[in-house]
Amino acid sequence: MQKSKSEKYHKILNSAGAVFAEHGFYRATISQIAAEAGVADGTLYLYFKNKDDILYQYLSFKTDVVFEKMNAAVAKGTDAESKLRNLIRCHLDEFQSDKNMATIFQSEVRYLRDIESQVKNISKMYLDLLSDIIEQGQIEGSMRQDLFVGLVKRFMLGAVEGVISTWVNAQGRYDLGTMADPLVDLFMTGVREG
Amino acid sequence: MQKSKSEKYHKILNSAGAVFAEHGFYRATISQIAAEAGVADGTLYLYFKNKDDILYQYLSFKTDVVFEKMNAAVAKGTDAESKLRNLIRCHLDEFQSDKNMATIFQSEVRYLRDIESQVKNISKMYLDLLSDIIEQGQIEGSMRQDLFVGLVKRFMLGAVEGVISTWVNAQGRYDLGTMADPLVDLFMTGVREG
DNA sequence: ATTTTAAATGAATGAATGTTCATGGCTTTT
DNA sequence: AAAAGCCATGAACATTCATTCATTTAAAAT
Repeated sequence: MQKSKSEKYHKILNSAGAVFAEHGFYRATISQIAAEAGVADGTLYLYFKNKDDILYQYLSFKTDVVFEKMNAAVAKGTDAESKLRNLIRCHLDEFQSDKNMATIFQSEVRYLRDIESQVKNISKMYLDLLSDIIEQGQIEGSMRQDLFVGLVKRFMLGAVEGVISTWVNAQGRYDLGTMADPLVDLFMTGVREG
Repeated sequence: MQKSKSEKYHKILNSAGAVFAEHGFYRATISQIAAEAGVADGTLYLYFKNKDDILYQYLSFKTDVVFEKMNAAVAKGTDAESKLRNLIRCHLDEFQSDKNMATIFQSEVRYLRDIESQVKNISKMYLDLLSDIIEQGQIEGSMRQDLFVGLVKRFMLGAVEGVISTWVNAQGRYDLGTMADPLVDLFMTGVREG
């Protein structure tokens, strides 16, 4: 198993993403991934320890990339509401632009749980971003003081994930990005009239 | 495979629920389920067609029970807000009282998708309940007219699932039911001050 | 008591597939 | 051009498990 992140390493990772997204981790076979990448079965073991390790590396890589972008998006905002808006737009855009990743994050919940202690957990980081934003909003006075932050942040992440999940199930046929503003609007104002 | 829903049939179903929840569908073995139920491996095949069928029947059964209760809960409400409150309280209470079910519904997303065309889909039914409630709210004038119902219902289900998911991950150590009112409050009023 | 029927068993089977490794080719070095 | 080093190959191996079925046990019918 070599260390350098060669072109073939990334080719295999992407192929694995495609196969995992289509069949799910357990149904996906090494042979399918190898075929998709255009290499022999044994070649995978030059780059990865085993099948688990392929998923693990895939998630690590994607998590790093996405989380860096989310941080940057939040940093671009000033007040809490604009930060929230940037974060959610980034989230939706990133998942829209990588449907395999979106599918895997959504579908392999069970497996993600099993390895979340090893992998930097994207949910955890995301929830922390939300905590900061909500607390800032409370300090600014733009958000209510009586919010239970632990519930609000979970509620927001769940809502966004639910919207993404529907989009994945609909084969990604409509535009996710346009949901960002209506979503933030719901978070801020709720559904009540007046 | 016999048809009548004998006591042993339900014993096996419950055991399967426990094993699936603990290990996930793919890692769970027939032998584990059989041992948990106190029968021989072969006995499972007198009651179920195969391993897939066990999960399928488990979900069918649970879905029927839960959905009936949710319908009843909604029917007890009068205005849209009280219906919403009853639905979400019922949802949280039911999942809290059956943690295996909650875990399976949450963890086996991938598999559920594969069989959702066969099984009455609980998400679909739930979303329809929400649609009705939101539309009633708009007619009553208690909810805004400019809501995109397709988004709002998805947003609400996602938020509730997110809260349940956190609870499952926390090994069910706190009380889920108390989250119902704060959640509905967030849906109705949002986080904005004033 | 004997036969018939049904239910349950669990060891044996076979298919699926993750992983290994002896072999072969290609490139670089001497 | 011979040798050495590196990658890649894919058939063979080993393991895991869902599923089967010949046999046993228990119950019911005669």
